[in-house]
Amino acid sequence: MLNQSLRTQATTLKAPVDPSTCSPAEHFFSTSGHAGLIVSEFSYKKEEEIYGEDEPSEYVYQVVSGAVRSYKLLSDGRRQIGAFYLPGDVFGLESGPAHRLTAEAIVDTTVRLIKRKTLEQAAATDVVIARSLWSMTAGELRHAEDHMLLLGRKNAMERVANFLLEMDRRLAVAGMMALPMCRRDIGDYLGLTLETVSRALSQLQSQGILGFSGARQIELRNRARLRNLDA
Amino acid sequence: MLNQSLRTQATTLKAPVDPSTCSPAEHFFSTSGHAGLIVSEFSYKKEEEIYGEDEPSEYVYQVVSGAVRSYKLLSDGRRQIGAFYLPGDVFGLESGPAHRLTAEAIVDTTVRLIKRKTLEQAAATDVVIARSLWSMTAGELRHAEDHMLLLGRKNAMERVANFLLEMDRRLAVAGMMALPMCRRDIGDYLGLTLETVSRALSQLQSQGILGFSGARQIELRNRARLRNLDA
DNA sequence: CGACGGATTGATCGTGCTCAAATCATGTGG
DNA sequence: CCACATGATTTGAGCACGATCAATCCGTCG
Repeated sequence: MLNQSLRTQATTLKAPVDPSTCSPAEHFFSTSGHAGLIVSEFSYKKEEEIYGEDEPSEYVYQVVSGAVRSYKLLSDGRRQIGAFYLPGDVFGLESGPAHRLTAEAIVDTTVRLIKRKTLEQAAATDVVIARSLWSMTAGELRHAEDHMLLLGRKNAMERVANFLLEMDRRLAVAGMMALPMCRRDIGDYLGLTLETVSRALSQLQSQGILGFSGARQIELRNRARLRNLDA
Repeated sequence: MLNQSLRTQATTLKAPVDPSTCSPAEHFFSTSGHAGLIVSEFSYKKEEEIYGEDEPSEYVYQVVSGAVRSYKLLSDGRRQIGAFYLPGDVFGLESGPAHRLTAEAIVDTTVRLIKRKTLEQAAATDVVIARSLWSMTAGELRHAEDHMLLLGRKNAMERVANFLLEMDRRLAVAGMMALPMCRRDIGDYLGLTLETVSRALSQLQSQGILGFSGARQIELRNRARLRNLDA
């Protein structure tokens, strides 16, 4: 399955560099990364599964273009999205043997990937790599801790305001955001229904806090008021 | 402040052992742990703060006896407890410079502690220690991911059933659990009010699924039915 | 242009919250 | 040892927020 849409040759990256100048996410994937890590590129179509919950974790991924959702399901279909991954983000990194959430491409998506085993071996000799693995997992934990507070204690408007500010920070270009995900995805990320998300967005528009140009093209017009709404 | 109730002399642990026979939590604290890690013991009174959100993280802790809650607060006092730590559990481990939640003793509590700097230095030369730091953080992340699903998508009875099964697994002795935390703590962990928690427990009692001997002494009488209630 | 999926909006419902009171458990001082 | 105070827990009544069900509306792509 992996070979079906393999786009580029596997590449061995060799240029040495001072690791302190790289963010953790860049340590493994950037062309200025560590010695000898084999990186390939791969593409997934919209809605395609990248890996499933409880599947053995064979690769670590970095989004090149597109967007990914990572989620857990209950037996009756209720879904909780734990995180969205956008260009530059690393995902699928596990300390244990298996993935604990499912990852799917939200839109057509290209990723870079490294074999987990390669990374583990590198970490066994290079403490800088070992430290990076830890700090990336710690970064995911920090996000999860913030998100637990949101899911457990914030009301609908606070959740939506928080979401908009997060996406603004992560994917705003020229003051505009182009959301890759639908209202249902947003709801499943925020622990709300898609209707509640839609109503909150409409209300924010009517208050002049944001403007639409198409349902997924949003311009924040008043970040200060939005920050007030986010508890 | 730390010196006020220091109970035991600092101890240097030296006995070498095969690390694969230790759980990650034991690597640093057990007497059969790694060479040269300085461990001290310390006690906190009921309700005492162990560290605060955004404080520099100086120590890593292991509960010896008692119980700890770790939480985030919103400005208006809403609280989300991210985790309870019970005897044997390690907490306060950060990859970054500061704690991201507050930790408090729920009851009188004794902990062992290791200087974070010591651990970092050990990790810089010992890949087994480095790996343990990562896998403990990954363990917290796993718990947070499960808890996001609970907070975002489960109803009140499912949350309470999940809580009971978790506590049963972690602190049941002879089929009974002695909960160290009050109903408000349980509510703030589950994203519910204390009244909703109380009502759910009463309902489980009336169905014969559990029995009380005092509000915090609970015996699970039908774990299978409880598992069914937990989505 | 038509069809389809996504988004918005409306109306009603229900779960869990709020406010309130009663009950129980625990510890303290006389 | 008992009386009392205090905090924790339970239970009740009513309410509100977000969910559900349903009907358009809109944008995109064939």
